[in-house]
Amino acid sequence: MAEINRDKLADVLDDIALLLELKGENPFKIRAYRNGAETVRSFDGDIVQRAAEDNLKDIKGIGDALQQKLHELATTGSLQFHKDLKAEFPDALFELFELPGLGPKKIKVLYDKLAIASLGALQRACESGQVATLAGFGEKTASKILTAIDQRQRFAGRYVLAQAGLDAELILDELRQHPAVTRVAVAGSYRRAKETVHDLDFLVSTKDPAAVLSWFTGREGLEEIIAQGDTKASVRLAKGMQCDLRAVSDAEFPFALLYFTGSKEHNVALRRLALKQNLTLNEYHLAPLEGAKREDPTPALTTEGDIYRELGLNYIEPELREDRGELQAASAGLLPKLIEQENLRGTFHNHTTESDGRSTLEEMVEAAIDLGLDYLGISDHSKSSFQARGLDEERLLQQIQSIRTLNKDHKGFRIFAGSEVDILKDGTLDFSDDLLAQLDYCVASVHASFSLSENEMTKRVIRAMENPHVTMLGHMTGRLLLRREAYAINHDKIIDCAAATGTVIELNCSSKRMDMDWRWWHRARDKGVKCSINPDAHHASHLQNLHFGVRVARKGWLRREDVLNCLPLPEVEEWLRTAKGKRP
DNA sequence: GCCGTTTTCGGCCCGACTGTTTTCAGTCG
Repeated sequence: MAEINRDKLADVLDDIALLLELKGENPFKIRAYRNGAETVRSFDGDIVQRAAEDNLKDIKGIGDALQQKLHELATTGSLQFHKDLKAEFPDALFELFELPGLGPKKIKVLYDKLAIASLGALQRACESGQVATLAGFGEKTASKILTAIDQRQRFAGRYVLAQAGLDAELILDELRQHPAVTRVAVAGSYRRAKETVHDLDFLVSTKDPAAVLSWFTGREGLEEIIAQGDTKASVRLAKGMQCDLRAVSDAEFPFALLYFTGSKEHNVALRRLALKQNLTLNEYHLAPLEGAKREDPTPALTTEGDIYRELGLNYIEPELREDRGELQAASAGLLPKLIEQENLRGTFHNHTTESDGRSTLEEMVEAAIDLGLDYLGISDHSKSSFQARGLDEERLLQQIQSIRTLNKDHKGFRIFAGSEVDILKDGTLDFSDDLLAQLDYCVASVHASFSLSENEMTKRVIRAMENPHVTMLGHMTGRLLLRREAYAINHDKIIDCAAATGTVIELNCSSKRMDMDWRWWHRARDKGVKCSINPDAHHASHLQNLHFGVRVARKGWLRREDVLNCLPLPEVEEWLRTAKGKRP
C-alpha cells in the first residue's frame, strides 16, 4: 500500500478538481473538491486516521461523497475515481496550466480541437498559426502563449519572503513620495507573510489614478508591462517578479486593502458572512443587498478594523487571514494577541567563522547589540558536518572558553555557548552527554541521510529529542524553499514528543527555510510546545531575518508567551539552568 | 458536491482586464 498522509489526501482532491474543470463539470462541484482539500490540510487532528475509520461526517465541507473517497484513499492508498479521471488526459497536458493566461477552458479547446497535450506541441501549434485560428483565440493569444513559454524557462515565478521584501519596501517608499498618493500599502501574500510569494500587490488611494499608474509603468528597468487599465496595472521587474498596482479613492481604500490582502479563501468566507447579514462586500464598499431592508445606513468605514467591526468581528491581523479558523475566533473574541518584533529579547542558533559562518563571534555580538537584543546564542556545527568545518570536542571547549571570556566585557548582554549538534542516522548525537552538559543549550539538527522513510526519520528525531541535553530541535524538515523538498517526517508525532519531553521546536527563519512550517504552529502551541525564533545566521546581517521570522510566527498564531526568546535575560538564564523536564 | 434559526432544493463571492467579441467568455486574484 502506498504511504498516505495528509498532503496526499488533499493533493488528490485538488487534482480531481482540476480534472473536473478540464471536463467542464459543474463549477460548484469543483469548488466542493477544492474546499475539501483545504479542509483536509487545515484540519486540527489526525485526518488520515479519521478517514481510515470512515469518521468524517461531522467535518464541515466533507459530505458523503468526499468521505467515501477519502476513506478509500486512506485505506487502500489510491482512489479508483481519481485514476479513471486521470486516464482521460495525458500527463503532459497539466504543464499547460503553468502558463499565465491559460485556464481549463482554453486548454480543453486546445486538446479537443488540435490534440495539443504538451508545452512542445503547443509551441509548435502557435508558431504554425494553427492556434490563432481557433474560436476564442487569435494572433495576440498565440503570441502571448509563446512569450509565456519562453518566460517560464527564465522565471521560475516564486520568491522567498525576504527576497520579495527588498523590492516591496523600495517601491512602497517611492509610492509614499508620489505627490498624488494619499494612502499606500503592499497587500497580497506578502502582507500575509506567506513563506513564498509570486507577486507583489500594491494599493494606493489617489485622486489621480492615471498619474500614479503611468508613473508605475514608467519606472526604470522594467522587464515588461503586462497590463494597464484605468485603475490597475501589472508590470514585471527586471529580476522577473510581477508587481500589480491598484488605484482607488480614499473612501474605497480600506475595502480594497481588505480585498487585495486576501487570502481568497478568507475573502470568500467574509463575503458569505456579509450575505448572511444582508450585506454585500466587494473591493469598494460594504452595502445592503438590493431590496434588503436595513434600518440604518452603513456608517463611514475608514479602516479595515471598521469593516470587521461592522460585520461583528474583532480585527483580524493580515497574517491570520487564511480561513483557518480566524473568522470564528474573531466572532467569539478569541483571537490571540500575536507576538511583535519588539517582544524578541534574544535569539539562539547562530554561526561564526569557527564553522561555516562568515562573521566572527565579536561581529555577531555587535550586530545583536545593534539590533537591541539582550542575548545571543552561538551554535556552530558539530564535527560530523565536516563540509561546514564542524567543531570537534577540543575546538568546542575552546569556543566555550572564548565565550565565557567575552561575556566579561559585556554588562547587561549575555552570549550563550551552544552547539548545533548533528543528529546522526540512528538518532544518537555527535557529542557525548558529558560535553553537551557543559553547554548553555543545544540545538539538534538533521544534516545528512535525508532519504530515510517517514517512520525511520521520525524515530531518529524523536530519539534525539529524548536526550535531556537537547534544548531545541533545529530546522525540523530540512526544506529549502523553492530548492529542496522537506524530508519525510511525521509532524504530529514530533509535536507530541516535543510536548512530552519539553523540547523546544525552532522556527528557523533563515529566508530559505521558515521551518517548522507555519501551518503546524497553532497545533503545537495548543499542546504547550515552545517555539524559538532563530535566524540560523551565517553572517551578522542575517540577524535581520528575525523580522520575517516574527511575521511567520504570527502567521502560526503564536503569542509572546509561546516563544522562548521573548523571555527577558534573567528569566531565560533561569529557564536554561532548570532541568529539561521541569521547565515551565 | 455541500449545506441549512429563511432550507432536504436551490443556492453557492465578486470585479478588472484582455482579447475576441458586436455583447461576452476566460482568466486572474
